[in-house]
Amino acid sequence: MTAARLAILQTVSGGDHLDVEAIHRGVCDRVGQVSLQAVYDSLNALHCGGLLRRIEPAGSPTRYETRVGDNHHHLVCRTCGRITDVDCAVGHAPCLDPASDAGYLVDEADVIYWGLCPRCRAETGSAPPCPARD
Amino acid sequence: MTAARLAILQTVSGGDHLDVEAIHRGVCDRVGQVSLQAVYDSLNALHCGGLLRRIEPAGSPTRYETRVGDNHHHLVCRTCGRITDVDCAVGHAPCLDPASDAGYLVDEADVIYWGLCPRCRAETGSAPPCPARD
DNA sequence: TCAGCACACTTGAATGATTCAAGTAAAGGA
DNA sequence: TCCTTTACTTGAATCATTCAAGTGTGCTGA
Repeated sequence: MTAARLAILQTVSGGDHLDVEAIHRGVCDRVGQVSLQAVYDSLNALHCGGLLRRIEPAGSPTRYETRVGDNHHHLVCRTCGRITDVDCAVGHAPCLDPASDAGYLVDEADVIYWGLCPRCRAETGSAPPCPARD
Repeated sequence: MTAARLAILQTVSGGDHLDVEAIHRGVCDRVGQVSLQAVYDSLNALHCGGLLRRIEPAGSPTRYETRVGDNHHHLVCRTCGRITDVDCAVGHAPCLDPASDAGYLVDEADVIYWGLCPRCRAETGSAPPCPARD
């Protein structure tokens, strides 16, 4: 664990679902110039090591957060991309029980609620860009 | 609705969570040469019109399916990328009720179960590439 | 009949997050 | 001291997707 990686952890835990670019900026602020590739590399290592959780909502760059292991989910705004944590509706981790697992060995459930955040609701009058129905 | 778009619908409904490239091939088989951009364009239109559902698992290209409106979810294999449908664990559509919606206007819930499909389980001995824990 | 227009489609180029490749430097172990 | 591993650097490549600009076709209203 190097200074750069510590700075990544600090930046991520101090931010709110940051993307790689934002993390990179934060790390540079803390410890001086660090290459973007080092950030990618370290984020991967930290993620595989279970220290960071990776969030990849469709159509937007990867984001990271330090809240791991508590099986919470995410609200994503279709308009501004803002991400908000929500606790698991089922109640306890892990909610890894699909109705039928079809023989799969399930190790993670990714739940994303798509919608409009309060701010965008007020601004756009409750009309998401492309009304995806599901 | 043109021949090309009809061919897209037929290809997607006859396939299994196809990606854009596969759909493009299928459409060309049915109605002759069609540009990739036309396929992208039409897929977008069909998706916005509610005729196709879009699935975008992290780290793999967008896929489409014709099963819309029944709020089912997906099992995705970490190793081979195979996608399998699962019915909603909650039971009835829409399972759009996060524990707290934080003021969001939620219109869709995307649930992806990550794991190993039966085939990859047998081959790799139940070891996903990067053991993401959650 | 014809201008105007919307729309599906074409070709070609651009974007942008991410990954790959190859090399350097520092730390740790034998 | 040598060797190996690991973190990091610079630079280039990849690839799905989108943007831009132009072409042809069919419909509508005058």
